[in-house]
Amino acid sequence: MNFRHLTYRLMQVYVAVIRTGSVSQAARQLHLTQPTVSQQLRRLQDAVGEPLVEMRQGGVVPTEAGRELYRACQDVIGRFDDFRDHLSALRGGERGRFSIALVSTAQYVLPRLLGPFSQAHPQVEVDVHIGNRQQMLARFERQDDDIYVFSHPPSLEHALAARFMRNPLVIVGPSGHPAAHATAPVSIASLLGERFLLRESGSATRMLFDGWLQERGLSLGATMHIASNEAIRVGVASGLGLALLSEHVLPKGYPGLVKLPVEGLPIQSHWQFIISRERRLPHAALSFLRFAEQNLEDCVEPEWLHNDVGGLLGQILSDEAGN
Amino acid sequence: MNFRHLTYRLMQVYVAVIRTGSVSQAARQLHLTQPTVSQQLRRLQDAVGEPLVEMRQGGVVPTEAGRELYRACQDVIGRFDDFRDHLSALRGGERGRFSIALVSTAQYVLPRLLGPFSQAHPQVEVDVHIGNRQQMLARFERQDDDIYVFSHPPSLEHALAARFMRNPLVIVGPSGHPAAHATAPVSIASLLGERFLLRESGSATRMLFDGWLQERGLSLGATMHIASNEAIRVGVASGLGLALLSEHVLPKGYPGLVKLPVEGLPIQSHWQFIISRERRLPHAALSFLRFAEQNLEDCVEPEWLHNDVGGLLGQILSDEAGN
DNA sequence: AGACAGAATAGATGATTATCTATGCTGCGT
DNA sequence: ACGCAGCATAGATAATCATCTATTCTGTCT
Repeated sequence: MNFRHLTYRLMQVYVAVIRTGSVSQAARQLHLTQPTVSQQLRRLQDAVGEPLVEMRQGGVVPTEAGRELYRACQDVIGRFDDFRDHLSALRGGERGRFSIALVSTAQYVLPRLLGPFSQAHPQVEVDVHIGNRQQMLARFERQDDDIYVFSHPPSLEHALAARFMRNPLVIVGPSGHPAAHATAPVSIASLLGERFLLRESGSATRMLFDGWLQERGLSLGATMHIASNEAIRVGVASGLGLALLSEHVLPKGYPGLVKLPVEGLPIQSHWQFIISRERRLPHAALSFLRFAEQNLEDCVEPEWLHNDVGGLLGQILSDEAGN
Repeated sequence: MNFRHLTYRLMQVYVAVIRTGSVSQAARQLHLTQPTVSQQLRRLQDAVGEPLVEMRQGGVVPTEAGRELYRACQDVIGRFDDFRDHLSALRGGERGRFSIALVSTAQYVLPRLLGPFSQAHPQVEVDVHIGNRQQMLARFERQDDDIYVFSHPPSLEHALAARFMRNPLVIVGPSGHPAAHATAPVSIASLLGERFLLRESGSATRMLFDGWLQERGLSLGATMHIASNEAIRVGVASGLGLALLSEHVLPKGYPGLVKLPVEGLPIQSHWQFIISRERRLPHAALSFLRFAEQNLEDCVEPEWLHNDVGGLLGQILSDEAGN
């Protein structure tokens, strides 16, 4: 009773034989010759160690064991058909799972895409990982996730990127701040005397700000490090100092906070999807990117719209083709 | 997505890989080398047309498609295990089906064995075919059934036989018949003046009777052919004539019928099981024969007991061994 | 008895599988 | 930087499989 070499094919053949009740007919049906089928049947019989059919009335009828095997084969073939279905669903990106990792600032913007996507693809499970830039970089190194969202991406050596949304950085102050009501934009230099509340030095916002100031030959004066955007907002509102923040993180009309009109601002950065070239994207992840490309217009305000995802998809597909 | 060559073995290997989460460990578990398993895995991957695993943290973790395949493999392997179980039940003769054909006279005696057997093996289906000798011979020629019960067997050229019960043939007459109360057995010659009611000329009883008379240089006088034993009983009771009948078909105390004490009677014939040498017996049929051998004592009255079934079983087994 | 259809057997062959050994590559821990 | 554990690749080989064609056997129909 050695099933080792029992193949799907063999089962197909056997099922055909029992169905048609004839070796020759099965052969015709399967576009094989009669001896071929005879031999397969015999091989199966040997494997099972039991006669499966008897010749009767111009054909072949199963023994009890044969009937039992027939049932088993049907079940197994059915199971594989199921699997095939699942597989094609997976391939189509309708089912399955993928993971996406966000640097924490992005958690305010990504749900706009993920929400509708989940709605449209209820069978896809998404694992979202949120953390600070450090943590995300570590995950990226290890390639723990399928898609990463950064605004200031790490090396793109082995990765592809696509901007999908503008992320303007502005300086905010308490609502009573004098510059808030200036008739013309004020210069940044005029603000550097004040204290700035900043995220930790690894953060992208911080790096961009430093770079931007350096370009102008300036640097920060008094600073204060605060670990979360939330805390910074509160701090600014209560007069602790100024801060450079993504416009997204200050919903319009946030009480006690105001955007200061500063020359040269906003700094234009972008949210982008980053994916590894090495890693083969799950179909579900691809499906998400396709969805993003198509539906971005409906999910974000027009002033923040910036859709490069199409290019990314093109690159992925050509990568796949020539792998 | 070509599953043709997907074997049971391949699934076993795959399952081991996913279970252990490691190619090498799976290899050890299966007593294979690591490259072997690697290659099988790759083959499977090619067949499915989709990556199934990714390397991670010193091992291998399934992709979504891999997980799906894993489930499928488990189900399939489980289904085969079931089949194996069924098969061994079949082999043990606990389950399954066989058919047995009786010449109609035997229908009075066989239930004594079949009843208890079915009791003991409720999972075995038995098809019982009953008919006259002609019909049974035709079935025997075509080998329609697994076991035949004859009292006067046809050629044993390609068959094996075992007596399992005595079948004494006696002459019966109406209860008022003079010979019934004779002090000593009467001679058959003295009865031949009377009319005899007989079964059709092909019947075994008839053949035996003719032979028996011939041995003694005698032959029948007036006869009357009647198609059923039942009708013969009625006829004899109502004084139409005498008859040679199996003792079994006249239950003790059958009203109006009496066994006549005749010299040289009863003719000793036997019920026997006949099976073909060509045909492989279903396990269930074997199981029935074994049952018969063991339980005959409990199923028939001691005076009719005659158990040669053991010898038959021996022959079958040695036939099987050297086929 | 002969024709015919269906099944088995035999023999051939190219493809594929199932294994191995030896070797190369890679990431992780010290 | 080294070594180890784990995976992949390459090359070899015997077994097996999947097919075919040609032929034989067997039972059924005419």
